[in-house]
Amino acid sequence: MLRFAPSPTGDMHIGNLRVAILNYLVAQQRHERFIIRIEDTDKARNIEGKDTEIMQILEKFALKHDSVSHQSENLHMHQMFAAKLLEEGKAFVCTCTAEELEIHREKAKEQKIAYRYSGQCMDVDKKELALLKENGIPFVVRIKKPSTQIINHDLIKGDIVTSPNEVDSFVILRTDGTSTYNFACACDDMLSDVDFIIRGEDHLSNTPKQMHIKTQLGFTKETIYAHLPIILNNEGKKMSKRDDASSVKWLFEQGFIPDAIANYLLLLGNTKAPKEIFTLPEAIEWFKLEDISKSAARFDLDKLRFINREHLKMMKDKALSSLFGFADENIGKLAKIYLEEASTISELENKIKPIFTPKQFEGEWAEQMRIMEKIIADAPMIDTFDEFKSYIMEKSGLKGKYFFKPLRLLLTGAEHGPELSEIYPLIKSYLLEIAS
RNA sequence: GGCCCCAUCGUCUAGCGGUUAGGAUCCAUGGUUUUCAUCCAUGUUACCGGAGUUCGAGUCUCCGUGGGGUCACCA
Repeated sequence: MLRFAPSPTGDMHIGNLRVAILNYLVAQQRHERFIIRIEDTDKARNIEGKDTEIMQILEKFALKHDSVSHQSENLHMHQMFAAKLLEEGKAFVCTCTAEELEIHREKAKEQKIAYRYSGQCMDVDKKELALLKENGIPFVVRIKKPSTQIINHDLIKGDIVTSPNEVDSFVILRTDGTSTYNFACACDDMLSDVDFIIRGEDHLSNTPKQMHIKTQLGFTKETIYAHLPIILNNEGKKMSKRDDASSVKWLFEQGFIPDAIANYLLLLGNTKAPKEIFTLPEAIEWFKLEDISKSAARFDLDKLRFINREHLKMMKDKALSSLFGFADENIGKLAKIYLEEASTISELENKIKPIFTPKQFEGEWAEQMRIMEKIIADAPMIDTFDEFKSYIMEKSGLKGKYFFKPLRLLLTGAEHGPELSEIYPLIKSYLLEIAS
C-alpha cells in the first residue's frame, strides 16, 4: 500500500508533485493500492479549498488513486493509541508549560548544543492523569524515547542510524488533545497498512520517530522507506513558496503541460533513464527508485522548456489546436511549425493569436498591406502558396522585401516567423478573416 | 551549534582502478533559410582540496572544505 499525504496549507509544490508521481508509479509497478490522505490536523494553517485543488492537480496528471481521506477524521483513533501507550507506560503525561520549555530551548541554543527534552515529567504516575483532568491543568502526552538506536534501510539514502537521543521523548498529543504530525502520520500509515513510503528528504529525521511509534504500538510489519533528495532553486537553496517555479499552478500558467512536468520531475536526479523524453506510463516500465541520485538537484527551467517543447511536438494535432480554441488539425499543424520558436503553450499562443486578430495597418508597410488586403478580399480561393504569391505579386506589382514584409505582416501579424509557404496551406481556409 | 545527507562541464548527469572523462540542456560560431527561428556542423567549459592505498585513482580510505536537510504542542 502506498500513499500520498499532502497538507492543505498552500499551493501544490513541485516537490510534493514529484512525491505523488513516484508513489503512484511504484504502486502501479507493484500492483498495489495507492491512497490519498489529506493531512489537515493543523486547523490554524489549513486553507479552505486547497484539498480539492490538490485533487484537481492529481487529476491533471492522471494519478489514479483508490481512496481519499482526511486525517482529522481519525482523531479518535489517535487518542485511543495514545491512551494505549500511556497505559503500557510507553508514553507519559507532561505538564511542562510552553514557557518552561522555551527557557530550556534558549539555554541549549546559548550553549550551542541541540535541545532535548529534560525528562522531568517522565516519572509522573499515570494515575495523576485523572487528577490533572479534574483540576483542569493542561498537559501533553509524550512518547518515551527509544532505548536503542533505530536503523532505517532507506532505499535511496542507504542505512541511516539514529541514536535514542536524536529521537527524544517527543509530544504525540497536544494540550487540546489533537495528535501531532508524527503521531498522526504513523498511526494512519499503520491503520491503512501503508508499507512503502516515498517522500521528501526533509522527512528523513521524522522517520526514526515514526518507526519508534509504530514499534511501540506493536506494528511489526516492515516498512520500506525511500527519501527523495530535495529540489533546489537557482541559488542552490531548497525551493520555497518564494520561487515561482515551485508552484505547479504557476507552471501551468506559464504554459507547461502535465506530461512534460512529469517527465522532467522523473528525469531529475535519475541516473539510469534509457531516454530523456518519455511519458509516465512508459516510465512505469523501467523506472527504478534505487537509481535516483542521492544528491539534491537544481530545478532548471531551460531543461523543462526543452522537454515541454518535445511533448508539445508529440501531441495530436487536433488536441493541440484545442489549446487555442480550435478543433482543427491544421491549426495543430500550424502550432507545431511555431514550436520552432516557442516552448510553452503561452508562447505558442503569443504567436498564433496575432494571426487571427485584426491587423494594425500602420508603420512602414501600412500602404502595401492595404493594397494586399484588398486584392485578397477580391481573390478567388487559391490552393498553393506559389500560385497565391504569384497572384498577389502580379496584382499588386510589389516585389522583394516590399512584397514579403507586408505580406507576412498581413497574414501573421508579426515581422518574423516561419516560412510563409508552410503557413499558407494551413491557414488558407481562414484567409479572409486573417488578412484584414 | 548537535545530528544526518551530499560533492564530475553553468545545469541534469554517464563513469563503478587503466577512457582523448561521454551524453543532454544552455551558450557561442559557421552553413542553410529573401526574415526570426528550425535544421546541420563546429566549439568553449568539469572530476572541491590534501594525505594515504596502488604500478596506476574522478573511481577505494581518512582528514579537511563547501553545500544542503533537520533540530516545535508545523506538516
